Amino acid sequence: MTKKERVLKLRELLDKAYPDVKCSLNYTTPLEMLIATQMSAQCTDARVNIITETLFKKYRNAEDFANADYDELCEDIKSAGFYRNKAKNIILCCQRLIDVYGGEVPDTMEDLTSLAGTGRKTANLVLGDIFGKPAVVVDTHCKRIAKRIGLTTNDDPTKVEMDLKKIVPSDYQLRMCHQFVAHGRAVCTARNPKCAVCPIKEVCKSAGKC
DNA sequence: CTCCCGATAT
DNA sequence: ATATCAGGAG
Repeated sequence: MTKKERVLKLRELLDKAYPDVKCSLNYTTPLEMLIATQMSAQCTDARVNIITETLFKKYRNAEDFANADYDELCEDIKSAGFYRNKAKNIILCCQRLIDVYGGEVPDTMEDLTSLAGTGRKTANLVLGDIFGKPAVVVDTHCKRIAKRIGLTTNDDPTKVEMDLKKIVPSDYQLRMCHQFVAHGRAVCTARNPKCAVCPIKEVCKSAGKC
């Protein structure tokens, strides 16, 4: 089986196992999605959702975040971890949104990654989920699973992204990444993956070997 | 490559 | 006790 044939089979199996995937972060605007995603670094989405439930009532737009008091914002998001970096980045990011983008979230990779705290993973998620563009979102789950399945041998997230872009149809890329996250949480966990009950084990090079 | 960092599962 | 959680910056 070629890589593309395996991707086709993979898609069939993932669609059956995870038919209703979506971003598990709660948000109501593009800005909220951007901020929530920035905060989700090395932190569970469930924790971010607890924080943002009150955070987004206190700070309602880019201007509110841009004018936020640093120490106060630190306290507001402390439980997310890396809170000093994240608070600083949120403020800098929103100041640039105000100064350069009229307070709106831009829709290109170049513009998004020019914002503080916004790398390719966050940018791709915004491009895909907010603007409906093709996007390969390489987070910890996507990287781990792509490697285990055998779709890449690279460890660098940008290289993994390029590998997946080559072999996955553009209209399926974002959906597959969401499915990888769901699969990574429920079955293909970092420690002790449940290969015995894995719905995609027939296309996985590492089945039973992790 | 290292640092940032609290919360949770194992 | 330790690994891991939808990463990014210096």
